[in-house]
Amino acid sequence: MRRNATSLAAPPVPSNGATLVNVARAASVSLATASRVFSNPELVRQDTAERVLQAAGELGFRPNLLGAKLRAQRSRIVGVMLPTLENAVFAECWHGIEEAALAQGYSLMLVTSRYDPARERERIEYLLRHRVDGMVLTVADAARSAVLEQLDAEGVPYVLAYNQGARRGKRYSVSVDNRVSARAGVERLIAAGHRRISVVSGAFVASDRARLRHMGYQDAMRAHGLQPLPPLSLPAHTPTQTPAEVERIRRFVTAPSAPTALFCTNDMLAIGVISILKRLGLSVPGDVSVLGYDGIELGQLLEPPLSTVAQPNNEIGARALGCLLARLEPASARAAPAPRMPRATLLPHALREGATVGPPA
Amino acid sequence: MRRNATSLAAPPVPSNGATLVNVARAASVSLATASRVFSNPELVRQDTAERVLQAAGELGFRPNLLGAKLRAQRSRIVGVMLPTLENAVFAECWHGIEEAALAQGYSLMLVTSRYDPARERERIEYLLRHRVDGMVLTVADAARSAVLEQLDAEGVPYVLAYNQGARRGKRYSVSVDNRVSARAGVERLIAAGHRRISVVSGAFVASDRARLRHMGYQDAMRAHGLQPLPPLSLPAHTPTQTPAEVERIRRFVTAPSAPTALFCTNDMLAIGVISILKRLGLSVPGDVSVLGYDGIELGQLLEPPLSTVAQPNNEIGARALGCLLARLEPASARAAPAPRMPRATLLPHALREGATVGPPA
DNA sequence: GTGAAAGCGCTAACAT
DNA sequence: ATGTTAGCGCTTTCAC
Repeated sequence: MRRNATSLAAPPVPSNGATLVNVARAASVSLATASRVFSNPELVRQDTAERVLQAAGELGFRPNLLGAKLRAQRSRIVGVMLPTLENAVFAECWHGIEEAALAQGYSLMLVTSRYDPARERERIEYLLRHRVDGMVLTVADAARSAVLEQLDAEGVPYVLAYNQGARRGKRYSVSVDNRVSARAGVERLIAAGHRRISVVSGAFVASDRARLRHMGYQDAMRAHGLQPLPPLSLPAHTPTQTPAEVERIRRFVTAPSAPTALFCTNDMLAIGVISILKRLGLSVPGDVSVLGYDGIELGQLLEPPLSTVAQPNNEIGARALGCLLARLEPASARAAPAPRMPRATLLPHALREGATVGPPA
Repeated sequence: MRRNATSLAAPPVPSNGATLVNVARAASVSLATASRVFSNPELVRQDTAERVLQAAGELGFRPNLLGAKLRAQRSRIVGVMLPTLENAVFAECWHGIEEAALAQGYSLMLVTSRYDPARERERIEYLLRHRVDGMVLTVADAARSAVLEQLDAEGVPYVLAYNQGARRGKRYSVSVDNRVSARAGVERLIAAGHRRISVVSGAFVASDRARLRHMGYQDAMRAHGLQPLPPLSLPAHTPTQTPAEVERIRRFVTAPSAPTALFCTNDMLAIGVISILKRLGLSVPGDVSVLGYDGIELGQLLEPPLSTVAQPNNEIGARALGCLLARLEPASARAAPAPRMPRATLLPHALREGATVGPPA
């Protein structure tokens, strides 16, 4: 309900009456024709269209998408659920999603889950009530996610972002190969001369990606005849710099045969760990090397720039949306029924050199 | 249009038919009564409500908000336009907005403008077509913003976040006092012994906040009998670490009577500048002190932790939403017509000590 | 406390 | 190429 302007002389005031019916009336055409001018312009003659457009302009007509979406029985809204935007990985991903949706004429509805299952349920329900046609989402652990099972049961189309499709290959997903890319990262560490390398992970049990990256680490170690070391598992995704946590890290890196390199399962973690190491009087990469994972832009702003396994975050978002739309609109110009569109899209990762990795002390 | 589950035994499958009419039918009440159970439960007798609720449960009813919003003539959707989420300030602000909206039963629609006027126009139009009841937004420069003028002319309720309400006090806004808080920050620098202090700003002309913060800097300098120095104005909001830019900064901080302290108009800028200084072989705060502005969480993760003028970002978002809702729902339990609700809400800032500020070299 | 009826603004058959 | 006619699913007077 728009209030009228306080009688300013702005001609096209889209106050109440500017509906399609009135536009049609003003242009002396039927409601249907007026509608077509906006949705299927090719079905209406040039000059008729112009009359309608002009009437629309004079009345300050602005289509009411609520009406359109309700009637059309498909909202062209995509729901997006991300853990948080305060980790730049997901902010970058949103960027890609928004761009792609804009280009395709889809609307978006964003919610954040904070990795909280109860909140996930609530936020998914919210999206569903808004009648989203499908969703793009990242969950903590796809294999044991209640919401994904619910969506599967209800037949809601969705595409996972970052979570690598598992579930007997029955789920659509867009990600990098977490295991292989992590292995590549750790091999970079090994190539630099490190033998004692440890994983640092936040909220280990909760994240399927963290686990896959850990497996990649083990692959690398074993392939090079090295002994995988027990990981340091921090409670949060971002280090809380409490004295207790700092102390844990101190012990971890100063023990008799402490690791000379740390592979952090995400960049925020790596950044926090590097700071703590510095506070402990250790130099990075002088005393300890640190490798991150994610490739957030911020990493390159730091000094030394963060060495990391970079994911194409924008593209993950854009591709996830694209993949979803392809599912929602099967009839897009191809005659072939697209027999087996690959369900898990794996995008290439990149090793970003940075300067937090050096030879062992 | 939800597809049916592939015949899994999930009882409440919200397939097509689960509409309010059918719920009403199943509970042997009228459509009106069924509706009231969900929107005005106090108008319906206890046992009737229970019958309806049970029927709803059995049918797997999920209200279609599109229908509700269309009919109600108020969408209870708030549009949010932020410059980008890749700067954590705005991600944190979104956090506050989402929390507040969830608590109040409002829906949200997010768009990012990337500080691009053309995109701003387009994204605002998108929000308007979705019939948002109002908006929370941050623009580059409120005083010369085309979209704000448009919104004013159309009478769309909105509340600015971060932008300090100007326009003869006619606009609602939630922010800190940019000028006063900047002055306080610079006075902290002066108290540390600095005399030659410069402002570093990104995209100066484009940001009203950057200008206000610069004025606060001038206030502080003059109040202490110091000569304001010409600012270093970088092209982007985030430093692009091109050789040319690095060189500019090098000259700036190594000139004959170069500043001993730098006041950056936002934290991302400060972080980037600190990195560049380090690369130039300068120590922070040993050789140069750096003070940021924004108070993003990330700043405290760094080593040394960023000294900064902190804004309550979550709260700015939450309060902006609250302020908007107060405008949208004037009849909230108070008899008084709220004669002059303050239009510009100023929240307190805080000086975060950090460790990037020290005595001059 | 409950019901009947009238749309919100739009799209999509189906006619012509 | 254009018009006619039904609704999409819901809220909301207005009666009873």
